[in-house]
Amino acid sequence: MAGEAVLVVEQEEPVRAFLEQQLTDDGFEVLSTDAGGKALELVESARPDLVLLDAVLPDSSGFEVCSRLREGEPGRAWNRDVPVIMVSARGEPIDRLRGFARGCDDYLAKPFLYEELVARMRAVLRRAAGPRPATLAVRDLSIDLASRTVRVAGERVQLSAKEYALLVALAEDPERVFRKEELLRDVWGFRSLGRTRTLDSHASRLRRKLANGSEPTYVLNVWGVGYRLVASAA
Amino acid sequence: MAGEAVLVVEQEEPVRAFLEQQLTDDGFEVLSTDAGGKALELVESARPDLVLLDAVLPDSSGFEVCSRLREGEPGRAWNRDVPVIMVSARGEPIDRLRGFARGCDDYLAKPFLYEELVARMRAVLRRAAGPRPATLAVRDLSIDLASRTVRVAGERVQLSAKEYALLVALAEDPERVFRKEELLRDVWGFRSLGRTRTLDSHASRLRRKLANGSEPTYVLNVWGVGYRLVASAA
DNA sequence: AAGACCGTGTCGACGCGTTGTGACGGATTC
DNA sequence: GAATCCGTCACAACGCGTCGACACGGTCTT
Repeated sequence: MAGEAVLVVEQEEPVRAFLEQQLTDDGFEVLSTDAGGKALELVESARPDLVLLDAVLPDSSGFEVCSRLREGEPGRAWNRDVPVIMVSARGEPIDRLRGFARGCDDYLAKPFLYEELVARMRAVLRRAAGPRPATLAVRDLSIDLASRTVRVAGERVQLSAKEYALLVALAEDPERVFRKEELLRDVWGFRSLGRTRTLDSHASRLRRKLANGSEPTYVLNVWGVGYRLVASAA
Repeated sequence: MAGEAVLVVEQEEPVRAFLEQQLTDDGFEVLSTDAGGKALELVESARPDLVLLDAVLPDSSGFEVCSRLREGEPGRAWNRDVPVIMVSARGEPIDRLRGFARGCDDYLAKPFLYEELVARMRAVLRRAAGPRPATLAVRDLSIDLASRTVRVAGERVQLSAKEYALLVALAEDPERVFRKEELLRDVWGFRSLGRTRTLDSHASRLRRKLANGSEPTYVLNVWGVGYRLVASAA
């Protein structure tokens, strides 16, 4: 109840301590270790909701741990399903991670912004909460998650990365009103809403791109609160 | 809510006085003591909604008090469930493990920012209160909290941010009379009611928007006190 | 390697809904 | 009947969202 359980696998002690502290503050139950072998055991015994896995570990690489988790040893079904976020070695470009990492749910390059980490953790946890459908659909709008394709009335719409992320965030719960802080956090990884017009700008662009003829708009503002995606046909 | 009841257990008299004053201003019902033994009795007799527990006490440590609460003596079921926030000694680093092992719900290191304390108290109380229902309903009135949609007899009503906040505040406990100061504090964040007609104005607007035909009104004034939402069908 | 191109974040002008206030009259209490 | 308190209205100021313009930086082309 007191937040999701996170297993932090991280060799560098200061980083580990920092993460334990911060994540606990943010309401997570934190469990940690510095070695890959222990990590595998802990995943089985403690059943965390999420694993935060550093690429560099003393006994084996994080990539290997991830693979082992995904293989799933007999009688260890949990392993195969637990979401994993990998963290690259300091200074390593994120592309290398992409190449090596197989089966992890997200990656992050060190040094990372803590806020961004939390945002990604939340995103991954939300996704893992239920088997996510392959496509989201609202009225004439359909989003294919695998190919990141968006269509309005069958017509393909080209969206930028942020526009897409924003749309998916909204579409994951149509009609629900998302506060601006929420969206900023989920899509941009910001902690607080400064005097930024970024979100408004992207909302505006997204709205225009989705506008199809004289339909009522998809992206709707809720005055003084945030935005929502309109699902009602009328 | 008439404010939740908080038990402040704190040895240092100035700190205790300050907390009593501030928390009362912020709408909490405050009860306080300086010793661990009395604290245990008070939890049982007064049944506070939250315990604010200093680590340093004259007769026993706060950690011990927390443990005793969690053990739960026979016939003292309340103890086990009441949320506890521990406050560490001045300058002491927070010993999270020690505290969480004893079953406290959150932590704070002295010296702390008062605002942070309140934020954490609210967070813990919210958690303890359990998940909020997705919708509130009174007679023909229904409020969908996620989409911030308000309907009267199925008909959608457009409300502004403040009107909505006011309605939700009232609807969280229908029939209960909310004093004007309470509403101003909950909805506007003011601490005291000056000579403001703001609340009356909004109540009026809200009343009109909710008026549906010749039904008895939803928003009712209680002379000299405040407002309430009428739930009785007649 | 230089240039074109796209994505992104910021700024500012503009317009509109919202919000707080004071006035006035009616209601309520003592 | 006097003193409050309340309901409602109109209005002005403000806050907020919109959207075009622009600058910066990264990527792809040639």
